[in-house]
Amino acid sequence: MQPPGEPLHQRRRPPTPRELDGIPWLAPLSDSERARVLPDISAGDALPGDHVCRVGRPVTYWFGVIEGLLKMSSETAQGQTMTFAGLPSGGWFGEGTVLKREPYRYNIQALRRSVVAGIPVDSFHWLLDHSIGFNRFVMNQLNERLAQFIAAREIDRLADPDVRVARNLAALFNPVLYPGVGQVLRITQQELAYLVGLSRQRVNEALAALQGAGHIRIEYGGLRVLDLEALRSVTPVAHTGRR
DNA sequence: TCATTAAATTGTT
DNA sequence: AACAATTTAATGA
Repeated sequence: MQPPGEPLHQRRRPPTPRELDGIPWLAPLSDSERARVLPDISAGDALPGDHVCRVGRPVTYWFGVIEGLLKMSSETAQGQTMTFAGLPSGGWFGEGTVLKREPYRYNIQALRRSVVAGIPVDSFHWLLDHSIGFNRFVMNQLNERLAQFIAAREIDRLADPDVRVARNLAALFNPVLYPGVGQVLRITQQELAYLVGLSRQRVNEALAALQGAGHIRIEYGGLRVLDLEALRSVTPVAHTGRR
């Protein structure tokens, strides 16, 4: 359950230069294109539990994470929340909905205090119409996300918790979708547990196993990836001490 | 800058 | 779910 009735932090402000550096699609733009959209970019703070988008709301912005961690989720008819993906620093999302100018199809809410940036739908479309670099970025993004969601289907069918944690982590460290993450991901074991859909205890066990295998290093309040490729290819092991 | 205290996070049962 | 141990952040001399 989320803390109820959190007011939406809709107060938006111009982004700081430091925050602009964290926006990956500004680099491939030409100088004139960048100058055109720069004034349209806004930023805002989201507190834990705050909604960045809600299902059914009209599309206003194309959003991205500057700093922090968001989760993408949806609710079943029975009111059960199911989480699809975590969105760490550098992640931009909702292209599909913005492209079609449809209402949001997912809820996006902050797992912890985060800085969220956005550009208005019209600016997004202007970039699509005028910038080849931007089109490349979006196409690349869509392609990576498709791969990610197909991989997510596999993950959900894997029962083994260690494997699920490993694959989910690998997805969060995706350098194409989340260039802001780098080698160290700031995420608590509790947050990861929400994301993967396991208890914190089980996630703690799984992380210990992954660290033992030399794939990650557990740090206070975060994780360091030592071998991303190995994380992706972790396979179920019967850790019942049988051989 | 250091010492103290509170808060957050982790490790274990 | 509860608890102890550890790490970080905040505070004030």
